[in-house]
Amino acid sequence: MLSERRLEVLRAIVQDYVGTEEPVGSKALTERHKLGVSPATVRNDMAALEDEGFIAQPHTSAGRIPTDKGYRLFVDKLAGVKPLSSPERRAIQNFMDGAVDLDDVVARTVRLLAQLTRQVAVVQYPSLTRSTVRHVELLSLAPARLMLVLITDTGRVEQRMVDCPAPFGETSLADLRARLNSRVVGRRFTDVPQLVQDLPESFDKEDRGTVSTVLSTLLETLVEETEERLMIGGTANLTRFGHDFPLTIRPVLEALEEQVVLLKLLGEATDSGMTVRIGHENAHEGLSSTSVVAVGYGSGDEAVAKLGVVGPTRMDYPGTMGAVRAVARYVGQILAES
Amino acid sequence: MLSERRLEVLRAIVQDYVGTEEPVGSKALTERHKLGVSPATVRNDMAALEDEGFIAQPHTSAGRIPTDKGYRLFVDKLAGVKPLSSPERRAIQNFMDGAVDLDDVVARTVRLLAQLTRQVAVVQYPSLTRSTVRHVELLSLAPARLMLVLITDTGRVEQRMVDCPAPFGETSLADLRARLNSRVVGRRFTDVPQLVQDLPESFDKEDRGTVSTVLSTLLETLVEETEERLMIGGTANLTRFGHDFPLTIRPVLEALEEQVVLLKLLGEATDSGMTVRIGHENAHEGLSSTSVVAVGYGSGDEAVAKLGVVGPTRMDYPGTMGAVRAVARYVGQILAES
DNA sequence: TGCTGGCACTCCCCCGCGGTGAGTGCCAGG
DNA sequence: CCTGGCACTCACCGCGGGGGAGTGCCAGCA
Repeated sequence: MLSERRLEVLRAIVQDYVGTEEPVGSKALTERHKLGVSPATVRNDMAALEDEGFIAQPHTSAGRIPTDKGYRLFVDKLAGVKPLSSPERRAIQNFMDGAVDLDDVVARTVRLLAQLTRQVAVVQYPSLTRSTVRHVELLSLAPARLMLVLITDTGRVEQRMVDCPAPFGETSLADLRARLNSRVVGRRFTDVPQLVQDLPESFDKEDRGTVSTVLSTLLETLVEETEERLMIGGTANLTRFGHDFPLTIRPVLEALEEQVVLLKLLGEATDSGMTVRIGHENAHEGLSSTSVVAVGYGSGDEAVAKLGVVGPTRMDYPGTMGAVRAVARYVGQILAES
Repeated sequence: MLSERRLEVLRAIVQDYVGTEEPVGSKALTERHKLGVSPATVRNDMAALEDEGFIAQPHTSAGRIPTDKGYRLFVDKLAGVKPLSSPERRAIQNFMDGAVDLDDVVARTVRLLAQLTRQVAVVQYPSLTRSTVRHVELLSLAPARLMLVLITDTGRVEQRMVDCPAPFGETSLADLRARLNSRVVGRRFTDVPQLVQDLPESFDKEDRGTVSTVLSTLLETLVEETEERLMIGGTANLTRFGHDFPLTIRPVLEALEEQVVLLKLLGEATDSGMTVRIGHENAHEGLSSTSVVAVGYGSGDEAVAKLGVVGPTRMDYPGTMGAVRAVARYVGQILAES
């Protein structure tokens, strides 16, 4: 068990190291923080903390730096979430107002997050899985070619081409459009399959093939697009990483280009609370010296997607968490309005 | 005027430097290339080339490296466009086939280009300005709220919310939809404004306000979206830049996040031929040590958008140009098919 | 006139050197 | 259990000397 003071020492080490980016020694600690004890005492505490694996020294007879485990303890027990200053809050509001498009909202969110945290920002587009259908549109492009357009309540639009097995008349098209919409508008995506299951039966024989094709395309769209799109930004902030550049930055850039990896990263935050993954806690190898702070956001009480930032394990956790949380709230608000 | 052999020397210098990334000296040159003259002669030639500003030495008594002007001459006069090997061609085909979506096509193109050139790839979405309207759809979301969906012949979809000044009935809506489409489908965006100019007049008084609002939203969409979207990839390749990292890579990453900058970069290639901007020829300061190879692509004979790569001035120009050109052709082909 | 070999010179790069200082572990005393 | 003192470790820095690649120039030769 760690005494109160030792936790205090750990907190001081984390704070100093995050600020200076240099291993912190016992003497410097007692000077910068009022711990009320001598360097020698701090040294003993440090030895204990090192035994427990919370801190480490890069080289013998150098200062200490926090380990992943140390950061974890810091985040869990020692650090709060630092609320944003009111100028910052105002900046968010100014920046997000004036967004028109869904694309625009996401783009602005990314820029904002990157700017506030000075790290790499990742924003997932509002999910289709949990959203509902606002409208399904069918357009005839050629006698046997349709376009299917799906509009979600989050403002997202997906389109697909449909090649019909047989020509499909305008009246049949209007019919299908109407029946389809009356069944699925306002419903959740997950409910759609059973809602349209019996639809082909109510059509003329020659049209059934086309109706089935359209439906299966629709269902495909729902499933496929569960692989969400996302947007990233602020990669230039990676240059603040450390001095041993190429080795650190390369795998991170690579990971950032793998949508799958990023989605997994955000996805691990299953609950609606904030998730912090530190260093090796990230499954992906290239991100073993980075931390991910993610949180869900949504238009209602329910999260429809995630957003977060990726930065060095040595980051200002309270500040970052505050910014991430604040931005998520604002985006949710904006989505609810539209 | 430069003699034939001096040009040959320049070519050799460029090729060696691109390969080794190290200043190249007279002796090494004569060993690696069969110039048929002695190092001393090459030295004289080098001195001449340096006087003319084609090459420079980083430090006194070091080898020479090409200047921007040297690369320019190399690209203009000395280098051809290296065609891809047939395995590479096959790889392109394999990679691009199976793209369904327009998004998918663009995404695959980016990955492909980045992989082939081992540089940063930039692909602009097919332009709206030169495309034609495939369909305009109007959906009623609420009594006084519409959604406008614009579908282009390149498969792009844009949607906008429209708040109506007055409720708008379903019959009026169908009417407007029909008339709008009969006028604009198949027409170029630039022609749309005059084609719909007199449309409000033919509607009942109470509907005119709404019709006007819808039309102005449509026109806005056409104009606004002339600011094209684009996609980038392969940023991890930036790590191969040089050893003096942070200074070089940071401004590049920053520039890459500025859509405006990138669009300008690609946009400078006004003609349909390939454009190569070398080093300081790029207006943007942060890109003064990078070169941009860009080319237009399109579904028909006309270019509808641009794509290209951004890499160090020290790049394999013939190979890069070959890859860029080949990819552009394939993408054009694929767009034409859909 | 233009090419060549030779020669002296210039610097960058690498490596090994010792001094400095921050930091540590340990110990004895309060 | 905390503290001051002490010896030790080791990364960092600046210095200096070889080694080597490359250059410029010059005199000789076709």
